[in-house]
Amino acid sequence: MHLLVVEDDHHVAGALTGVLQRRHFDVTRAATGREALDLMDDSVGMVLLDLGLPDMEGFEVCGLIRRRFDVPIIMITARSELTAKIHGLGLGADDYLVKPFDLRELIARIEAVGRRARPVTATGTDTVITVHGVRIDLASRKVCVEDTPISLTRKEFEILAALARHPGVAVRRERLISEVWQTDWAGIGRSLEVHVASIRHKLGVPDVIETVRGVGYALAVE
Amino acid sequence: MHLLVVEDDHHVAGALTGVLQRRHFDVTRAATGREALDLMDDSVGMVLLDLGLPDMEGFEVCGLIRRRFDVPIIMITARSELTAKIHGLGLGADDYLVKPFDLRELIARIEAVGRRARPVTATGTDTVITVHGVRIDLASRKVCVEDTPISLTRKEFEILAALARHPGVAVRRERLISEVWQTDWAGIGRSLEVHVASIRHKLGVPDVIETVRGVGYALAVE
DNA sequence: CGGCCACGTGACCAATTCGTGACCTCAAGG
DNA sequence: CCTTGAGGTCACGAATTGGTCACGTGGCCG
Repeated sequence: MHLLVVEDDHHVAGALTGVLQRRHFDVTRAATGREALDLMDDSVGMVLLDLGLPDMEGFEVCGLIRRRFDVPIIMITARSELTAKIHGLGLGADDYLVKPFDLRELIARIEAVGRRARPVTATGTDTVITVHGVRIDLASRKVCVEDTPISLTRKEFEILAALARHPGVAVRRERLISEVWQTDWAGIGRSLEVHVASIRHKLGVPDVIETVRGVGYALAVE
Repeated sequence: MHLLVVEDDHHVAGALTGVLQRRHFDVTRAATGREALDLMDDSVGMVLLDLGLPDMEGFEVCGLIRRRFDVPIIMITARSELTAKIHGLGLGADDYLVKPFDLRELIARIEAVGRRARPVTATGTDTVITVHGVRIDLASRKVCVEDTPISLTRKEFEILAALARHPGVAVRRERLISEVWQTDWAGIGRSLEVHVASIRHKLGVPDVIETVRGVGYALAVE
């Protein structure tokens, strides 16, 4: 499991990193919200997010990460303000801790959150997804069908990648739109369908992307 | 909002009652698990449950209440054992507090739980429920009967999912309607029954959805 | 400049999916 | 038994929703 620890206090960050590494977690540290966003990628399996960040409001970071990645987030805060906590949960944090906290509790929560998150841990560290003879490499942005490379446009790849991050899971329209177009405005005409059609056509293999009526699309699993 | 406070310590119970009543909550007190179950009825909108009860184990009470009523439960415990907390959430508690707690925090959580009562998995962390050979995957929105996939429409799936989140619990009509149709307007003609009929027919297996006369529907448990 | 490519848009179509109201069934209570 | 009301069933028209097409725009490059 790859953890991203976002914490500006070096002492705290160091302590956390130590404890977590001893627990065999793979830890990456970020000191600012900006840095956190830069370091985020599909390999990160969970985020520990300190709300007291210097450059960006913690909630903002949470929102930005959530908008782009489907990753569990545990908020850590020195503030005991209740409104903050609630806001946190409302924004999509999966759990939160108030400093000072018991490290054992942290571990327990990480494991609890991890357990109740998607069982896609198999693909959590893996950036290559293969389905129905279609190989999707999220890192190098390459797609192959039966070892013959397929060239996809940017939007096409983004859509496919968004689906590939959760194989078999129906990704709702709005979510796809927000991930690919970086906007919450859903009024994107028939653009999504057109691109999906294009992907299907290029891949040749039908049913790799299956449409879930009334919801969105899903990457087929065998 | 009608609250049921289950707490054996009279001092604590008194304090809670006072604070909550000042907040315009309607409060009923119960000192034992037995009493709590006797006092439960449909008017209760939320339960505050102390785990350190004299006659019954708190978790047991939680389970019994959950089996019969679809109501949010906030657990209160003097034990700081983490396993207990996790167990609590897994059992269907919507939140929990550790004594001693800040009363303002209690209020905040009550309001938070009430507000979010609808959307997500209240029954725990599993996204796959299996009953009578019917497998319901909430994440991928797939339903199978004996491993043969069944295609449900959106409304059908939403209804089944709403039931599946509380297996064995009778979910009342209004609640189903509010969850599936996102409205509190109950005047939905015979639409609900029609969809339920459709689900039953598609699943083939009878009695997976059992109707609870005068209340609503429930997912059968074996 | 002119062609190519990626993308957005809106019209149009076919297929589902929903909602509705009439009518039927059945269990509980008098 | 009979009444009653909640729940079940059915069929059909209306509303959604996704797929496809054709076209327009703007960037990029020879």
